[in-house]
Amino acid sequence: MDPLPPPRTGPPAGTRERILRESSRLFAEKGYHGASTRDIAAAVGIRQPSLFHHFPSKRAILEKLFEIDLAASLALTSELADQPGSAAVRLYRYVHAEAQAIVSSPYDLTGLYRTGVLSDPEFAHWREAYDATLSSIAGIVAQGVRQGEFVDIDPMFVTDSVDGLLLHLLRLSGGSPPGRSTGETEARRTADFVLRALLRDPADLDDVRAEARRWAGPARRRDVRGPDGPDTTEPPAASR
Amino acid sequence: MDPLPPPRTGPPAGTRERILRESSRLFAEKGYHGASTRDIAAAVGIRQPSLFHHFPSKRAILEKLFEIDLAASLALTSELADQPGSAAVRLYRYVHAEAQAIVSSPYDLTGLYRTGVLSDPEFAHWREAYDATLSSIAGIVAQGVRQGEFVDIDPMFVTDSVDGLLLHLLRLSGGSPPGRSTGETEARRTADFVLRALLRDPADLDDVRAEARRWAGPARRRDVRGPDGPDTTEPPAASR
DNA sequence: ATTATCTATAGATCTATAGATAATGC
DNA sequence: ATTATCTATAGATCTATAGATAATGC
Repeated sequence: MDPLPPPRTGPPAGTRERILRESSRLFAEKGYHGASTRDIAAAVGIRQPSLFHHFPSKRAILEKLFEIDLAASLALTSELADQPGSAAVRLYRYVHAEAQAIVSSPYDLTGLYRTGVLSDPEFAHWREAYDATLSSIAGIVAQGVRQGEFVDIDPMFVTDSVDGLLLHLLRLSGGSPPGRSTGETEARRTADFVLRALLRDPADLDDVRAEARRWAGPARRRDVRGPDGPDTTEPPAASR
Repeated sequence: MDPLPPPRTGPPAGTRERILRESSRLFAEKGYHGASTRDIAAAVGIRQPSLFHHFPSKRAILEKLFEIDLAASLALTSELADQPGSAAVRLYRYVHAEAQAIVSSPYDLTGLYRTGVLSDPEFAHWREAYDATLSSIAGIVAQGVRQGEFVDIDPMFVTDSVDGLLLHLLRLSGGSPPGRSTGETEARRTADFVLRALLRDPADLDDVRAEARRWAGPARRRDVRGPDGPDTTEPPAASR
């Protein structure tokens, strides 16, 4: 039998939030199928069936995590798509904002993309949302290539590479302890790395970074991932 | 009940090999735990218990796939570590050779790294082999930074980024249909992308690429992954 | 009265074993 | 005689439900 959890004393205090965090951690560590509801409950400190008071199914936990991650991404890319500015500046802002969001998230969302659940037909709407952000990036890169700001390079290749870099960053920094640094260093490194590989004249990088920062005030990715912010349960508009 | 598999007629013809390929595909698609032995058997066209005639356990299939993937990687990095040459040329060769091996592999090895099985204690020796190749890369980058060939950048950051790019390439090109192109384009694009981001003077890239090619003859990664090559079952020397 | 937890358990998997049967190689 | 498959099934899990019990808010 399982060891007894510590006896309940005070108020429950955010069990639902702890379920999300421990689930994200365990999905990342063992994969969605590899992490059982018993594992999750043990990590939270409750009995396995108690999970189902907070979520109707294991799948619903994953669904919620997707929503948290992708809703913010979608908002950011659609915002960038509408704005003017050189391709380099817009791409810098995108990569920087995504990287920043990743390293400052209290959840370890690696598992969402590592387990391949995205290819499951039941998650097709998240797959579409994900693809939409990718093609938005490809559009920005294509513009930069056309205008000669970037070297001659396949925009899809760049998009995939950026995706790979961000997913890897997610993997490395998964579930940053809340209250740590904002991850500004990592975000800047990642954006610098990408732009240096793309710019026809890498000496422009300093200017691009500076201009991206000027724009950054109004459009910085809204922090929907705060430790215990209001629980926006609605799915993102783009996917339904 | 399961639909009956097509009746056996001719000789068995490489069931073990087909198990490896279908397993790699399914591990990539659903994760290690998400792909059941029944799924694998169905994909191969045999009954579930027949798998155990070829492998003692499901885990042994994963083990073999790790071996196929990491043994070649290890051979390549240890070889590069011993050779002279500028950091840029050696890094170019490494990235190019790894990318080439990835896109031309008949297996889709994504699942090995996506499911997080590597963090399982039972796979610690593969984790070590993997980490060894990473620190070998970090050493090359550090040399390039010291000698002023690369921009001033954190070698671990670069190593992680290269790792992310290669894993993503694995993900995208997983299980290339045998007999397709050698993936020269993708390999070159990836190596170019990394070096352009690193070189203090990106105009050197053409020279670096050319010199990497001159060295490439003797040290090109040996193709242990041929469709039906001799079955080297021993684990790599470095891990035992 | 409502909310959050618990114990007990049903029903569906999933991995692996046992032993029978067919095909292949001498 | 050996190799590869099959059917049948044991035993371990895993998700989710039912219903009891405790804590909290009015």
